[in-house]
Amino acid sequence: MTTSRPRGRDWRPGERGDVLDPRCPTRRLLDRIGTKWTSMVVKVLAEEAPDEIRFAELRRRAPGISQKMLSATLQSLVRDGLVARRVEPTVPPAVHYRLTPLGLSLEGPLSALRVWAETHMPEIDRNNQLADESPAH
Amino acid sequence: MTTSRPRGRDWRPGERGDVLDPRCPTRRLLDRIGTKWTSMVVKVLAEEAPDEIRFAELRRRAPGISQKMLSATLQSLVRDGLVARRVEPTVPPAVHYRLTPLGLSLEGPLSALRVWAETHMPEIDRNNQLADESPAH
DNA sequence: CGGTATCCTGTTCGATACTG
DNA sequence: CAGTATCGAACAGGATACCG
Repeated sequence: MTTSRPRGRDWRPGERGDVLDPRCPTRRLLDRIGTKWTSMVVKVLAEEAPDEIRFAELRRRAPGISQKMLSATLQSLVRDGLVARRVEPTVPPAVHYRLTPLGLSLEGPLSALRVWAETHMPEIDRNNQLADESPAH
Repeated sequence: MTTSRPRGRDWRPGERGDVLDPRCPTRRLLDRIGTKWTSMVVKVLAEEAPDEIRFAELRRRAPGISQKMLSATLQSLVRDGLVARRVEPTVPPAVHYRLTPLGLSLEGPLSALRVWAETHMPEIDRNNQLADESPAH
């Protein structure tokens, strides 16, 4: 994905790459959930729901994610209003995350996609292997 | 999305960026439908179904796509077995595309995602505007 | 008509180091 | 504990030109 949505605060609609914007909502949603860790983070959050979960625990549940990427992913989700962030002002601070109602509402379509993926990705993999074996000939 | 799946034929499982592979099927599916033009191409194909559609017509229906990207997107979909390609050996050649049954089966989950996006992206946009207005304070 | 090949820019993301 | 800052590598995808 190039020209994906800028996550920084210096974005204004009409600035760059959106000559053919407003892009369709689906495309823009995919820009969000299509980033490397977002779907996994949302899934962990959803499985934990309606309980809160802390940063470190979340990290443990998303094996392979770096601190930086978990932080960035969560900030993006919070900014979108899909995730709520609550800070307990202790020292050291304890930060809790959970899906908002909006975030939870995404779980339906998203889990449908998960089911499809689990069901059909093996077939897609087989198709790719076949394509490799007969190199267009 | 970085480290997205290599589309070329020189890929072997275990080669690069997949230290934490096998990645979950959902992530791998999103690598596919999350690329810039795939969801739009699939949508056009689905709306055209069960009829075939030609390259140029497809291009007209996906405003903004370049020849290169349409070609690449279709090749990827064909390789995955989501789209079938049929060449009429005339001169100049006429090439027709259509969703396979597998591709059609993806339409369910995908259109659920479209409905969610159309319903809720405005709210996400509002949330982002709010985040911009109160700069974390 | 339906593609390839090449060049180039922006973006994503991993690694690493530092902080309140 | 829960981040932020910085660097570098890899890649997606736009522009353009050419081809059977």
